[in-house]
Amino acid sequence: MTDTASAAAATVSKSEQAYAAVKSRIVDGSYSPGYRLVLAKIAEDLGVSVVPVREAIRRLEAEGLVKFERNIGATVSGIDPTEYLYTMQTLSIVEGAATALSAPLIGEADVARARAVNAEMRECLQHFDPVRFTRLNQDFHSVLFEHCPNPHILDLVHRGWNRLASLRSSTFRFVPGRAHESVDEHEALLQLIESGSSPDDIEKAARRHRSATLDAYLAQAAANDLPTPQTTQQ
Amino acid sequence: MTDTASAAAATVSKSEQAYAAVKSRIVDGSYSPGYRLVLAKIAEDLGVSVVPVREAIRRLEAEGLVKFERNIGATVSGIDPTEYLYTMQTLSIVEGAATALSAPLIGEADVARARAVNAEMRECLQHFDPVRFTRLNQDFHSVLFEHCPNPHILDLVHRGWNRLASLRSSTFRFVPGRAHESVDEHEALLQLIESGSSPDDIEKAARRHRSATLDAYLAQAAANDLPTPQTTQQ
DNA sequence: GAGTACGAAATCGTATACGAAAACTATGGT
DNA sequence: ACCATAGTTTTCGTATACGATTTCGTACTC
Repeated sequence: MTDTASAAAATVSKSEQAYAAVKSRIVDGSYSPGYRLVLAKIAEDLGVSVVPVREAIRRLEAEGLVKFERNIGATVSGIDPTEYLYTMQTLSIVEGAATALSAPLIGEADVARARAVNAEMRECLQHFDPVRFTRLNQDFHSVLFEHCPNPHILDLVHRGWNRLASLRSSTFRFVPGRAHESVDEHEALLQLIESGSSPDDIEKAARRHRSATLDAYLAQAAANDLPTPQTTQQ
Repeated sequence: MTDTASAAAATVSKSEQAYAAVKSRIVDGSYSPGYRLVLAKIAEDLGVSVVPVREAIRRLEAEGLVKFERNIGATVSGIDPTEYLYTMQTLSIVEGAATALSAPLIGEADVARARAVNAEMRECLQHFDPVRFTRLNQDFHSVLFEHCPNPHILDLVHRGWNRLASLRSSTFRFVPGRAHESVDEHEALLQLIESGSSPDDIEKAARRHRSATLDAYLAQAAANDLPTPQTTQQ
């Protein structure tokens, strides 16, 4: 997120470097779910000792990106259907709130930018480009919640997105129809914001936008006989 | 939270012990906001080395209980008005959601227990016992959200409460009228749950319950000329 | 007398080292 | 051929050690 990479490395602790390095590898998919994170190995790769690496990994654990078991080690955490449900449900709530809180601060330029992004997303649907679609999707939503005045909520939203990042484009692949609906809902959201709708309505719409993705996934999972967790009403 | 103290200490890592020890001291007030957490000193007190202590402190930092500055050290984080707003707003959202998700799972016994607690809270108002009042308040709300089927949301709620724990009973003291309103709202919440109201209504009520506390505090703060952060609509 | 510069003490950040636990492998028995 | 067991290897958990950075106190200068 905030990473000026090599520059100003002197003022950045090694623990911080390790954190950024491992995190980006997880989020960008270089380390995929289940990948075994061996402290000594990572330490050597990064040219630091194990202590800062360990610290970095524990931080990532706190964010849910890594699973750390005592005396066993760390692995990049995958998302099983239950976890997916928990994460999406939580994200639906905090993202809805973040969007509602942001709405009054979203200007015309922001809306225009979001529209442009959404138009590109439509193109991706034609050319079937899931990777790009997913990145644009994140861009779109960033516009919606980046002005959120409450940093705690914003942080929770970012964590949720990071958590989902390892599933990159899977929704698009698993639930083809959903992507089309999604861009339509984006447009509807923008209109709600433009028209100065109540925060409450915006929150509901933003929530439903995500819940719908979850529901589509669950339906698909049920059809494919994947284990679905106990249903919880939203 | 889950701490069987001395028993089974062998299976618990020192880092874990340190985490639990420092956390409880912060939450119970032994270490008050601003207290300087010197790694070496804590390590000696606990009879471990600095490495696990450092790890514990960083975990607490991730939860917002501790502020850690590079090359300077760790202090128990206080809550200034802005932070208080952020925390309460976030809590209002996640707690509202947690309560709504729990509601269908709350049984008669739970409601009865909550009523008993609330009755005790009324007594505390008469005898002016803020400490006890605050503890009972937590008990009351625990009944409401402890059945939340989404552990991620539940965890966020717990973090919020911990974060507020250092302000123990301050609301009661600062905004006297609020405590009376609070117990009334508790009763109203229970009735909503008993009557099987929609999750949406329960969520709204739970949210407003907390927002009202925040608003009361902000009004008080404004009257006393405390610095109030930019107002954000909820 | 106040402000600045220098030095000592305290504290942090990280490397290294070693004991402990788990995972793996090979060997022997049924 | 398969399972159990003992030994080996890997990897973690934590103690200790030391260089780096900050803070505090003191002395010196204007």
